[in-house]
Amino acid sequence: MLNFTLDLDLTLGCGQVFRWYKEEGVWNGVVGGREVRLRQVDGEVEVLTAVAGATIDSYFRADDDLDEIYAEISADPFVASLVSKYHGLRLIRQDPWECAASYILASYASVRRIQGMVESLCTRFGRRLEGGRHAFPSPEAILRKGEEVESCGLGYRCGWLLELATKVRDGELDLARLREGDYDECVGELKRLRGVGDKVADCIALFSLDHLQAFPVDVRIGRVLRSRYGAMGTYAKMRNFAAQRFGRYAGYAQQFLYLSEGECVTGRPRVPSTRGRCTRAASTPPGPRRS
DNA sequence: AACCAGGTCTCGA
DNA sequence: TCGAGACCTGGT
Repeated sequence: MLNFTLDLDLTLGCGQVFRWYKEEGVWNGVVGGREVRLRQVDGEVEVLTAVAGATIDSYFRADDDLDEIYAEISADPFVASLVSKYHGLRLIRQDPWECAASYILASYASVRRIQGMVESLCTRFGRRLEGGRHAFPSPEAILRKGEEVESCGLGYRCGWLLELATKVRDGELDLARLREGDYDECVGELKRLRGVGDKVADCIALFSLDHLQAFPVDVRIGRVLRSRYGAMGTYAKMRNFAAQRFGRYAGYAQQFLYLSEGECVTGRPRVPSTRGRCTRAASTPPGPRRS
């Protein structure tokens, strides 16, 4: 049983993580290279698999002072209403490499499709765990059979993922180091990667590198900002609006706003069948078609 | 059968 | 600096 406030459905089903699914009331995921099963009964979360408490605590950011954070973002009336409606929603601290790789695949794809792409990579390149699931593959594991990545249905994101994996493997990019510096430096560094723009950089910063002020603006968030606050324009404008409005924990506010605009996804990821696809995409980045 | 998806890229004003 | 358009592909 956990000794901190946590609502599993809200936290695991709100689109910040892609490998969790709920089956017969039990959430199943992979954390720290182990399959983990969790169940919530009468508000209490039970850990059904053997896993170090410290691992769970770190993953669910047990060290976050939820009362303080909720109080601070509740300075905004609308967010305050969401905080009382979605009590127990937490940000998750993901592994930086897994987070970066997952979100580089997330551009212009639905949550279900992202789940499929990620699960596809895991079953092909990830170490098989006891229990049947697979670990998220290391950069080395992916690059070892780099050509096979092209048949994972990633489309034009394929080349982006391989470039990221190469830089991480070669030590050219040290993701964990970006925890130490400030938010602007972190985002600036991430955006040098192909396939990582404003939004994906903010996701990586928020979901894996402890920059709680990061405020990813996707289409859903863009909708709320416009309809509720009349904020619109460029990405920078909306991000600055959020920073001023929601403060240093803007990232938490973002998660509540995201939830308010859509439903949770709890279904099991469906791995696309292994048809070979993605032929020229790896070498042809998106852009205007030259005829 | 279209249409859209937790965006990014490149180009032109 | 900003707005357009194009874009792999699988869900719905």
